[in-house]
Amino acid sequence: MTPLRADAARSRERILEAARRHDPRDLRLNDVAREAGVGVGTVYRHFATAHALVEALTFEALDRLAEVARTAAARPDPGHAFETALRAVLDLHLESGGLQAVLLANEDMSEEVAALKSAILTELGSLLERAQAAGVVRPDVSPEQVQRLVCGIEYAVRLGTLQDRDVFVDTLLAGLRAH
Amino acid sequence: MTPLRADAARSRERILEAARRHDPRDLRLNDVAREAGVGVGTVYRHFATAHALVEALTFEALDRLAEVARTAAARPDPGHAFETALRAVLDLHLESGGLQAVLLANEDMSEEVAALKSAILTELGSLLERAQAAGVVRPDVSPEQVQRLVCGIEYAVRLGTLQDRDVFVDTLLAGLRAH
DNA sequence: GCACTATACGGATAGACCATCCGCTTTTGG
DNA sequence: CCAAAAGCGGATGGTCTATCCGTATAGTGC
Repeated sequence: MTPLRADAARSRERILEAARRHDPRDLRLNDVAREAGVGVGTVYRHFATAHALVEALTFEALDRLAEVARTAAARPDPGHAFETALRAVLDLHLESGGLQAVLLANEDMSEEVAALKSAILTELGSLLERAQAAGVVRPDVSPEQVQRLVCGIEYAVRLGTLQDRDVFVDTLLAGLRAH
Repeated sequence: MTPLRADAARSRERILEAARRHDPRDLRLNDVAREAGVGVGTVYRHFATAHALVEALTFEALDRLAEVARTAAARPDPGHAFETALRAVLDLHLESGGLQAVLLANEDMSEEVAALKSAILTELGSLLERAQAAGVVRPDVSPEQVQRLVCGIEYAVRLGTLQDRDVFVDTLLAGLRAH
């Protein structure tokens, strides 16, 4: 990929900056264009779909998610590692509204994001497996199911206030505990 | 309210029938009109907003929900009553895609629906309170929080397959259990 | 600095969808 | 059978999305 032309790089930054001021789950690319001070065409050239723009916005959070997974994998106690990771994952979901869409999408994603996603899922999967082998997490859930449950809890928190976060994540963790 | 004219009653039924073939969370009133064989204007006269139409579609489920709440309230064992009710509530949510929107809405609802909703919430609330008093459900959740958790689990199930339903509801119930 | 080409820009506009309004039709009741 | 009330339908204006292409600008070799 050839490096961006100077004006293109400027536009891209302006677009991202404007997009950050919006809810990633309800992006109006026309609005973003106006607020960024560029034409609509420019937005669509840089990001072919709204999803592509969300992906770019979410990249940092996705990166932190990978970091969380790696850090947790290094912890000795499987149960503690799983719990810490799950809490951190939910927090990231709540901070970055676009994370869920990006993680759940199955197409239209860049190579880069696809690689990150698969690395994250593998890491979190083995984290879960370890906790299950240690007998601290119920054995009848798959990594994908845990992922969907986290998305469900994120959804539930968003239905009310952020105050609910602690009770909800405690409830999920208690529900996932073996026995 | 004066009784409907014959053609109006016929149109209403055709509209409801056509609407039932659609996902309540994504209703195109124009499509409904075409499939019902009536003009768009007719749809909008019968149901001022998409939400009003969903409310009408959901009425039966809402009624069954009230029934569930009443039946559960009659059970002697508080823990069992709560668990049975919660399972039934989730099943109703999964069957009727519009239930969540209707239950969570705070405006634009008919007198009739508002009354049903408040009755349901009261009943389910006292069900929860009983279970908490008996020490079988964690005391730090409110009825509204439980409602949001159920919506979150419904959401999580919809993200995957209906197969997940049992594991997910078990997880939620385990999480809500005291200790 | 200049000319030339590849890139990028902007916004007019086509297409899809929503919801209203009003002239015409049907039903109802006398 | 007739008049008035009630209902019907779809043309229409408004909003939003996404594309296309004529114009403008950055980069490049001289």
